[in-house]
Amino acid sequence: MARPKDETKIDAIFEATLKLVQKSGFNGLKMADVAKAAGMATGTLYIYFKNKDVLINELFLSLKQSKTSRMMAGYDAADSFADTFRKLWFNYLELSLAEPERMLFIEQFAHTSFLTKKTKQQGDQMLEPLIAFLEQGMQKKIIRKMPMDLLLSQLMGPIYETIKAQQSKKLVLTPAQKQGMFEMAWRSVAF
Amino acid sequence: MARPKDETKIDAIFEATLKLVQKSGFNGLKMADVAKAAGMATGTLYIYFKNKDVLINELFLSLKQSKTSRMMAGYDAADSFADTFRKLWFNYLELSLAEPERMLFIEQFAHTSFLTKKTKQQGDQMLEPLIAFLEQGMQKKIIRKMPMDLLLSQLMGPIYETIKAQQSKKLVLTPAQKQGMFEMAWRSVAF
Amino acid sequence: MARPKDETKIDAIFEATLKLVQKSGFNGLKMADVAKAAGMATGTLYIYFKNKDVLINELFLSLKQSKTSRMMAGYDAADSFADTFRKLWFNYLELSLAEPERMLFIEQFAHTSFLTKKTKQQGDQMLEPLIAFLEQGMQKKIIRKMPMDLLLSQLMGPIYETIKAQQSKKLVLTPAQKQGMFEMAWRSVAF
Amino acid sequence: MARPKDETKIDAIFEATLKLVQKSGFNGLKMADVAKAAGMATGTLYIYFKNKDVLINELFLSLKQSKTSRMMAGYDAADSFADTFRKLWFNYLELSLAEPERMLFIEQFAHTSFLTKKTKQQGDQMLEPLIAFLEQGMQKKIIRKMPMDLLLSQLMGPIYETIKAQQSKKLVLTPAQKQGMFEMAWRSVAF
DNA sequence: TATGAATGAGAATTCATTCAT
DNA sequence: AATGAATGAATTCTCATTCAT
Repeated sequence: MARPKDETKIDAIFEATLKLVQKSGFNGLKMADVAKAAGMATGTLYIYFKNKDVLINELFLSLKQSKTSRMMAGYDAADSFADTFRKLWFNYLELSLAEPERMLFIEQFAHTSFLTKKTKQQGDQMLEPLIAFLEQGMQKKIIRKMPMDLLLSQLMGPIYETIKAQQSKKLVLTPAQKQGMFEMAWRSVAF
Repeated sequence: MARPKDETKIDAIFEATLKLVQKSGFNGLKMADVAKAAGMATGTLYIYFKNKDVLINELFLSLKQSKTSRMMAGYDAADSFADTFRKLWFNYLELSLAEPERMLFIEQFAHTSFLTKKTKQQGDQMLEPLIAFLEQGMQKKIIRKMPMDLLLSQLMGPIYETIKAQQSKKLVLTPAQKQGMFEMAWRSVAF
Repeated sequence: MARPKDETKIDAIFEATLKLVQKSGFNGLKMADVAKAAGMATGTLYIYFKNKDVLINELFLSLKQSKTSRMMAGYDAADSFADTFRKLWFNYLELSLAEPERMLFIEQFAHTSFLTKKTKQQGDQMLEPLIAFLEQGMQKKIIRKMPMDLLLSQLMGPIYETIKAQQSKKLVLTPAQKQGMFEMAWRSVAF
Repeated sequence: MARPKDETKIDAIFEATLKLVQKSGFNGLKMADVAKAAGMATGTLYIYFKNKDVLINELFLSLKQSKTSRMMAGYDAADSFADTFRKLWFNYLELSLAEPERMLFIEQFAHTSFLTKKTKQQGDQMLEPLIAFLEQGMQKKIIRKMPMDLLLSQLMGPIYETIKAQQSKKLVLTPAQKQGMFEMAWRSVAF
């Protein structure tokens, strides 16, 4: 009978948090600012998130979830490994370029003490489909055998670094450059 | 007031800062804790560093300086490009593995609003010898032509990601794995 | 707006308040908790009580009323002073032992700034029959002459202290001990 | 070499706290007000007391300590039981009348959830000399045998109630009334 | 220089009360 | 009447920085 709990508020809070973290870094993130940017009273934040840490952790998870599922979008087990690899890699790149703040938020916090162990764990779990796919590639001798962590680092590291550089230097990648990046990624890991 | 001479204290402060940032993230870095860990009074910190931001900026530059010069150690213009590339790459990897906290401090802050523009600029300048070297490789058609930012991202990204993973998961790289990483790096950028 | 009729709800609120005050002290008394413990929404509280202070004041008066009238129960002007004194004193003791939370609530708030002057006054008025009775005893030279405040303090003080001790130490009084307490009370004030 | 920690600040804080609790009850006690009343910055409070609860607990203990030792002042094992009893009782009464805020602070908090178990325990310990004395009186058959809690309640209850009444009604006790109170106390417990 | 007590602006969080449903 | 989400003023506590010694 009362005002129903407004679920769009969560999105507004996430959006505001992201925007503010991007603008002034995590350190400068003030709950009061988040509330204002999200168009609500401070206290309202605390209806949806128990405290600042929880907000950060849930935002992280939400972003990681969305990012991961969008990367896996269009995954078709019937396609060849190489085709799928290319598709996933480009998904990830375009996602990163289109929403660098989201990507960098994840990157920035992934190894930080803000995140609880549980959050890190849950975040890792989301990568399982990707890991399974890559594992398969190694078994089929399409890509080289190596510990999964190294493989992921090899593939994601350059993308992260690129969007960081792009962020601070306002560069724009041409299609040819993207293609070049992909080829580097592929050459580095393929037999 | 000129910078006091006591380099011992400065080192102690840097060391303490690094240790604390590693332990509880930058967010939890308190000047009082730095002072205690460095074995001095809070006030003393402010004799050596005007404020917290200056401390962070100077530590960043000091680390970047040291890291860069150690990476370039043994650089000999007479060596072949490939040999030098291998030497520099391994220098960088070993450096990163030996002192991950230092490396991650740099990485973590490099794109952060804690750093002033000037600091970022000075940090970039230190990379010039490396950049000149890589430029040369591109001109000699030994490595592929691409914007320098992409090249650096391609080479450094995987190393950063690897040490992050190594930090949180306590992995140790075998010599064969290191060699594998190098080969991926080389294959990705060489003609 | 006249007081709504639903006495059930008022009782539930009183009961919940009492329970919570006992558990975590007045300081920790939150309206939201009262509402939950009373099985209703926060807003509903405010239909029955204008605000927290009013709730406290009305609860106080209600308790004092009930306590006083139950103490006076069975008062019969035809009985001897001594018999009546004994009856009233035991009524009060048994009441206090049976419902210490209620008694302590009154005690605890009686001299507190939560209560308005009006409430205190109304509370005092309820004691008038008792005061008249004691006054009579002094006039008849059955009990010693002294200011009424001193007399009341002498009679009630030990009972309050006893139930406080009993509360925190979980003691149980034997009939002999109760009798002993009565004798002390009587000896202290009787000629 | 720095400003030495100023121990008189603790007294200033205690004094300010007491004054404010008396004025507006514990509920209205704001740390900012305490600081202002004590003539220092808010932060300074937290140098001397970790938080509000600790402040309350330590003040309680300090008051109980001082009150108890002053009550026992002049205790001489060579004196007769009755003389000592009278001396202690009057010490307690005069103390209570002279510093009712201090006494009521103790009374008010003694059974409250603000106090930790440890504090309550420590507070109880301070009464041991008094308890030993009274025990002795019971053994010598000078005062009646009963559980110590009842005896203490009987003796202290009337005093507490009296100062509460005195506080709110601004009464002043005459010497004859004090003597009357003592006699009631004595008659109630003596054989 | 060195110290560490003192400062006080600022941040997170709470909670009595309101109000849209 | 009843609900409970929303509000935002108020409060506790923190911590970078200053300054008396």
